[in-house]
Amino acid sequence: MLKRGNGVALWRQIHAQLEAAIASGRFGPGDRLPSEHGLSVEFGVNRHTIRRALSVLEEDGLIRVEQGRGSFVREQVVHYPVGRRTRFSENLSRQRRTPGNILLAAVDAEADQRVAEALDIGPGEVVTRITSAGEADGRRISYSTAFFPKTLFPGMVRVYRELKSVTRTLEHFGVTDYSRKHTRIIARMPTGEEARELRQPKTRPVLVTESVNVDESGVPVEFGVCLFASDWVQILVES
Amino acid sequence: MLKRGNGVALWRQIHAQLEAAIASGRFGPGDRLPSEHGLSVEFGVNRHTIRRALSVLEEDGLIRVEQGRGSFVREQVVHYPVGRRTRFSENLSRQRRTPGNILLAAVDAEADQRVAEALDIGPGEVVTRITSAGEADGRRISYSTAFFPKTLFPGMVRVYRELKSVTRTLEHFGVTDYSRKHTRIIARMPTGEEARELRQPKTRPVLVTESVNVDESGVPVEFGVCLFASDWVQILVES
DNA sequence: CCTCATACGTTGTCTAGACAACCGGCAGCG
DNA sequence: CGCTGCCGGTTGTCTAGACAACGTATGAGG
Repeated sequence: MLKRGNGVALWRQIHAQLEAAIASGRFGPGDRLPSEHGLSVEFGVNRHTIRRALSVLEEDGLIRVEQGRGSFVREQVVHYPVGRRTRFSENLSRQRRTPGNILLAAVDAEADQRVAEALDIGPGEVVTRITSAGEADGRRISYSTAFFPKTLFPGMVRVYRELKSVTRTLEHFGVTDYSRKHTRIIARMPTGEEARELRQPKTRPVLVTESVNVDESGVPVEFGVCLFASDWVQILVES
Repeated sequence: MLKRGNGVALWRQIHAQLEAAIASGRFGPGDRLPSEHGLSVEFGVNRHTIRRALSVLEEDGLIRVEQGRGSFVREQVVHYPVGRRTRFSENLSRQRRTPGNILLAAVDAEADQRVAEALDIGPGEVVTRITSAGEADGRRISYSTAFFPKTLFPGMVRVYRELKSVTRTLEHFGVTDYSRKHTRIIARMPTGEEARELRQPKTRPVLVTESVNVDESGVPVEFGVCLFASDWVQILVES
């Protein structure tokens, strides 16, 4: 099973074997792996050596470790290392019309520096903040926050809760059409909360888009920040 | 200094203190931190506890650990956690004209499935592959590979080595103008080699763009894959 | 039947010590 | 002068054991 003193660390060999076991389906999605103690007996090594291997598997996004319960094979994870992301493409021009939208929060708040700048309003002015998650085929793929100036859309929260659509809500306020001014795209690691909302490990990166939408006369009506699970989403820019 | 039994793990406290020490400049870029043994004496904990803190600092991209030498504060790292990325914007339409271009390799090779599909040629046809790195202000920011069909540009390697520019090389072959058909953008973790070329830690994500350029009549002339150090680059899509 | 406390199994943290692998410098040798 | 081998210092790996923190099932008591 394991070879000692051949230049390959034991934890690396264990990591490779568990990875293969998961890829082969011996441990299926959601299954619990043997406990650290059990694995240490099975492989004939110390528990700490097992822990090293498991912690890298967790970084890889292959398993999820829960204190007091055990280690579980992550659901909906394509076998490492190829094909992690689907060929699902988000067309930027339709970005906000995500099927399977889940409203997480809709409240009024004061605009901070960044939001005020994007919406071209004074800092501290009141904006409506709508946070929602997007799904495709039941898979959580996006987690977005949008800001709207309250002076333009008073009482937006109530309207939105009823209409459940940004487009229809803006129409209700007389904005029949709006267009995207620009989109900034960055990649970074998610915070704990973001990873939780996207149902992904903290160690996988996210794609973040920051965009500003303007109405027909060029007035900013929406500033949105959208996080995408990078393993499942790619952004396609058509020219 | 450290508080025991207050619910915050010792390694977390040590991590925070070292992080603060680096941010404050007490340890400047390139400086060597005290050895693990030295830190364990200083903090009054076991060496393994120090190692836990250091390993997370390395994941954060704040330090670089070298066996047999020590731990060093990474150069050109903006203080964690804000402002990791510059406000340098890559305009997609001018993406290939990077100032400070470094030619890494220019060879002929056979097109694999993906390249052949993008260039609309048969798999196995010969293509010219040019790998280069881009810098801005001396900071490595991109690492790109471009593919050109050899049937359209025979002897391209020699011409490119002389002209040192994709645009001028294509001009030499009669392609006076070309445009971008589309750009795919994904985020992922870099391989060891990619991280090395981008002078960044393996634990920071990269932005990857895949793009196809076509000539005036719509024939694909270039397929490019470009990696960006996500801590320093954001992509701006103008509408 | 429901509730609460306890016991047990699990992962998280910390300590202690050992040896391997690697790096850099230095002494000795050709 | 250059090369080699050795040595001390550093990080990497592995073992052994202890206790804390957390979750769940079980059983006693209401």
